[in-house]
Parts: sequence; structure tokens; C-alpha cells
Amino acid sequence: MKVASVLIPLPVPEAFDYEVPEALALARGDQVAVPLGPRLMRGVVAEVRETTGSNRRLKAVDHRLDDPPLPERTVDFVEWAARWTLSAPGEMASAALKGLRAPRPRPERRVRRVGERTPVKTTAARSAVLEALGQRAMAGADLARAAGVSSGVIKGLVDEGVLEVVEIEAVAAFDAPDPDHAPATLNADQAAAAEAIAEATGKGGFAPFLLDGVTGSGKTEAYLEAAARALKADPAAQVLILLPEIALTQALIERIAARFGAAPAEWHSGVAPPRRRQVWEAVQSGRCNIVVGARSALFLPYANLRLLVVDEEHDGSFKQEEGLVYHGRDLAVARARIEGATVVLASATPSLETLWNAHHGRYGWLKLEARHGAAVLPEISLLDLRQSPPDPQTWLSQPLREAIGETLMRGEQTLLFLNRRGYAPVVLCRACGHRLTAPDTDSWLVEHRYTGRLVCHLTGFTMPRPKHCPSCGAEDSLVSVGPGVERVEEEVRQLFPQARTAVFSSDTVPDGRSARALIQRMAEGEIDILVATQAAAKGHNFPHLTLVGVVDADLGLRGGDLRAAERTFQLLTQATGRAGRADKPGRAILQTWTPEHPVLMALAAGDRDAFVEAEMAEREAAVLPPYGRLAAIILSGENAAAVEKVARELAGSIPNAERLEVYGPADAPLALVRGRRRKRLLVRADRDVDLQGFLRAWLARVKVPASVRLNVDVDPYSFL
DNA sequence: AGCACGCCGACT
DNA sequence: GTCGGCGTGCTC
Repeated sequence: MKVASVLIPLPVPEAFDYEVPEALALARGDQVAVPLGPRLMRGVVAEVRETTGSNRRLKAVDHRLDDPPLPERTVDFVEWAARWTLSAPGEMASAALKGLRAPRPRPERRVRRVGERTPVKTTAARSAVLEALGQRAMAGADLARAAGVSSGVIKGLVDEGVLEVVEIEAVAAFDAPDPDHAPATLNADQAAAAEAIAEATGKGGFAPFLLDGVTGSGKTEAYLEAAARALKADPAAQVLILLPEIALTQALIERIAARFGAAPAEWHSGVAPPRRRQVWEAVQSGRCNIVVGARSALFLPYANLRLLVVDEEHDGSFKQEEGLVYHGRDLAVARARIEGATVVLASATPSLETLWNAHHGRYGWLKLEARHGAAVLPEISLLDLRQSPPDPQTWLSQPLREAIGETLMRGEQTLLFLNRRGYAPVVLCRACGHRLTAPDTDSWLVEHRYTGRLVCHLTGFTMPRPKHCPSCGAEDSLVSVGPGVERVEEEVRQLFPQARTAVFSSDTVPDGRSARALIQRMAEGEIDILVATQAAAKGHNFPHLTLVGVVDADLGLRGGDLRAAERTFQLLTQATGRAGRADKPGRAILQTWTPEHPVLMALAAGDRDAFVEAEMAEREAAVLPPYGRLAAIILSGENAAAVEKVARELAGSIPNAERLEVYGPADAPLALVRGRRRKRLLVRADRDVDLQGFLRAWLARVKVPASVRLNVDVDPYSFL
């Protein structure tokens, strides 16, 4: 008897076994319908094996589905990713089936002539229709427009049998990219990098690279050239380019279309479901060669994936925190290993993990030193706020104000960077000191003046600004504390009433279209001063921008999170890198209360190596990533006592392990979210410890009631 | 995730 | 006396 292990999209720890009917030939990767309790479910065959009967009565696979099978390597990847992240393999498999939720796009309906048949009654309108149509097949609406008649005329002809409606299956066109369409001219560094990547891809087998080059050094041209060579050597090769944010995809798609004469497939949550099915099927059948997407594109069923690029690899947005918890960059490397493909991690400020791998020779290290085109790094200076403090209730110091004024006089642009949405991050009561928080959540309510409301950035809760303090009832006692981008813009408007200002944050540009519109206005010089959060720090270039002011360079350094320094360095490098061109040198001014901080000193000196060295030394001393590994266990539930109990049981049943410690349980940094109490345990292990094995053994010892949710985050990125 | 079974309040 | 609340448990 044949038995199939089937991955089912449920939070169960393993595949379920089913008997395979004699008549059904099944293979790993096939999609099947299997009975589960009273219903039929979609599943993916993980394994088919011969057995001599079972001690358990198995249900039988119902039938094989029409949908194409997952390639074997895709199943390998899904199973590996589930083991790595300690998540249910079936749920991981269902991430690879996301494109199949929607039906194919509706077939297009067109009308055409039936033979030589003519209408019984000929009218001017009917003649015009037949004239406009000729022997073609046209969409009814187009034909009506072309003939200048109403759609009723066409319908009449169809009813009479003179015209017929034909359905044309909308076969998605994925034009083959032409590697020779418009090659870029590369400098020596770029050419060498492209050559190294292309050579590895041609040879086949797993080959990871760090593509390391400052903004403007032309990383994109280099990896696109490598992709072109890979496609030239093997026209069936597939290339995946991952970006941290959907907002960046459009620009890259246009560059690829220009370079290859054909647009790549786009894959992210904003793509319409029917289109997703087309992309899924085209990727599975190998009809599509280049995919540009967000991290979820990692789960597509590639027929022949040869090259993966993770652009801006340091970016925290690659970490998925909800649902399946995984790091897109790490899984990209794993997928490349499983596919025997080349993977390129590109960044101007690589993550310490990636730098560690490059330093230790695990990744090839491709450096782009030469600055491409005319870009020059801005001159960065630290502005000591202890010496020139801003006036009370303002946030821009005198020297920064003067610099903005000078820039304005020269007709150039200023970017003021503050990574804080809204008007004021905290609202508190002067009478009793109470800080306003969302109900059932431990996070401050942020004041937004554009909408006139208080907003919880964690849960989305909003309320009007109250008249009375909700704690002590005092009237008109609430004050807004600290600056957000809206408040800085208010200050700018008062200082420079003649300047054209705008705010760029996820509140003012909620979608890709409005973001592009604002970026365009900025690029065309219609804005003098842009106040922006990190939403504007990434990947946009503004030719007239010559001054970047960082309002609060200390912001990310507070809080003492593992990656605080690293994130701040990356973010501020990106933000300050926006300024300047060869003919208009830029400068960046960082306002700080701690100019002696090593991160800021390294930034001012433009010395990434110094920063990396200092930060690596600290991580090494504490054996933290990349020298060690971490895993977080978050318990949450509405019943605080039940959460507490599970936390205690977990703490009481830690397996013995060497070179590994468990910290906690402690309240998670946000101990209350949407009424759910949250506790956290943190595991630290040396690099060579089997962390996942330890976690599996540990969690198997404790029974978690349904009222408490347990989330495992292997290699956590943020610590909330 | 569904969908069952299983013990305690407001209704014909 | 029942109908139904969703807490707990199972699905090969």
C-alpha cells in the first residue's frame, strides 16, 4: 500500500498521512484534496512511500487537484523554513500557494464576424459596425466606440447571428527579457562585481555574495548586468529581486524594463489576486524570468531559480513579524542554498550578520568603491545641542536654522529628518502627570494635528483630543510633549513663511501613488523644505537637495535595544546620503545631545569601518548576534493569570544545555496590547548550539492552553 | 483554522 | 425543563 504525507494549511506540527488509491500516481509536490474531519482540504504531497499496512486506519487521498505541482526544490525550501522558524510545515506550504487563492482573470470577450453572414435589415449604424470590425475580433465596447454607435447595435447583430462572441483566454504575456536590449556602461568595480556574480551563476551551485557599495555606487546596474549575463547563458534561468518595501518596486520595474526591453513580474500584497495567479503559474512553468517583489516572493514555485538579489539587505522590513515569523534575507540565502543558486545581498550599510559572514569568507565580498556618475558624499557635522540649545518648545537650533535659511536663499532644497510620525509623540496632563495611552495597550497616544486626533501607532486606535484629563479630570491640562514631523513643519512655517514645505510620512502619503506624486514634486523643485520620516530616507534621489538636517540624531540610540546603534547608523547614513551632487556639494547636520557617542562620531567621520569594528567588539564581548544567536518566546493572552502560569511552567522546565542561557520570563516591552498581557523569554546561545533543537525539546515539555498564544521568534530583529 | 463536544444562564 | 454561550480538543 502507498501512503502519502500531506502538508495541510493548519497549525499542526507535522504532515498528515493518507492512503494513496491504487489508480492515483502521486509525487512530492503534487497538490491534492484530502479529507480532514468532515471537509476536504487542499494539501501538498511531501512524501510518497510504500508500506506494508499501518497500525492506524488511514483515510485516502480524495483526488489530485488540477493546479500545477510545487517543484521539489520549493517543497524542500518550505520544509526547511518550517523547521528553521519552528512553524507548522503546512502553514509554510500554504505561503507557497498564496497565488492560487484567486481564479484566473476572466477571459476577454470579443465579437467577430460569423462567416459572410449579413444582417437581414441593413442600417447605417450596422454598416458602420461591420465596416469598423472587418475580419478582426474586437471587444464590444471598443467596437461600439470605433463605429460611433451604441452597444445595443452590436448586441442586435450578435442576437441575429451576424456577429458572435468569442472568449479569449487572457494568457499572461511575460515577454522574455533581452539581455542585450540596453546594456549599461559599467565602471571597473561594477564590471568586476557583475563578472564575479555571473561566473558563479554560470558555474551553478550555492554562491552567496555581499555587494557592498555606498549610495550612488551603482549596485543596481551591477546586479542587473549579472542577471543579464545569467539570462544570456541560460534563457530559461529565473532571477528574483527582493526589495524591502513595495514603494520601491515601481522604480526598479521601470529600470528593468528599460534595461531588458521587457517588464518583470511584480509580486507583493498590492498585486491584484487574479494577476497573482498568472504570475504564480508563469513562475511555476518557467515562462517568467524576472520577478521583483517583497519578501513573500521567496515562496513562489520557481522552476529554475538561478539568481536571487536582496536589495537593501540590512533593512528591517525584511523581517516578517506577524503570522509566519521569518527574516526574508535569511530565508533568501537558505533558498539559494537549496536551489543551488547565487544570492547577492546588496547594501551601502550591510547588517552586522552579513558583514560577519563576509569577513569570515562565507560570502564573497564585492566592493564598489568608485562613485558612479557625479554623486559625492555630503559633509556631515555634529551639532552639539548643549552648546546651542533650541528655544523652549522648538526643535531646530540656531545653526541649523541658519543653514536652512542659506539653502533657501540659494534656491536649493532641505530635508529635515525626524523618524517620528504625527505632531507630538506624547500627550500628558500638567496637573497629575498622567500620560495618555490607548485603552488596553501600553503605548503612548501620539497627537496628530492634521487629523486632530490622538492615535495609537501600535493598534491603530484613535480618539479626539479630550478636554479633560482622563485620569484626574482637570480641564485644559493636557500638553503635547516632544516633536513629530508635523510639529517640526509648523516650526519651519513660522521661521520661513515664504518657503514651500511638505511632510512626508506614512500619514501624509499613505499609498504608493501619493508617495510618487510627492517625490516627483520634490524632484522637480516644487518643495523647498521637506520634513520626513524614514519613509523618505530610502532610495530616492533629489537633485536640488543640498542640506539634510537630522532633528534628533539621538532618537534611535535610546532604548538600549540590541540593534539600536546599528539601525541608527544605517538610517542616518541613508538619510544624510540624500544630499548633494558633484556640482552642488551637500552637507548634513546632525543635532545631538551626545556628540561623543561612537555611532555619531563614526557617522560624522564617514567611517563605517570604525562603527562596525566598535559595534562588533561589543557584540562579541556579550556573545550576541552575529557571534551568538537569539530566540524570543512571546506568550500572550487576555487572561493574565493563565499567561503567567505558562510562563512559570516554561521557566521551570528548561532543558539542560551548554553555552545557552534563558532570560525571563519578564513583561514584554509592550506588556499590554489590545487587552492581551504579554510575557517574554529570551534564549541566547552560542553559534554552534542547535538552538531550534533546544526550543523544540523545551516547548514539547509544556502544554499551552488554547487561551494563551505562544509565538517563537528565531533570530528576532526587533525586541517589542 | 473549522467544527465538534461539553458544561452553565434566559426562554417557550 | 430546553437553546445556546464559547472554552477545550481533534483533525491522518
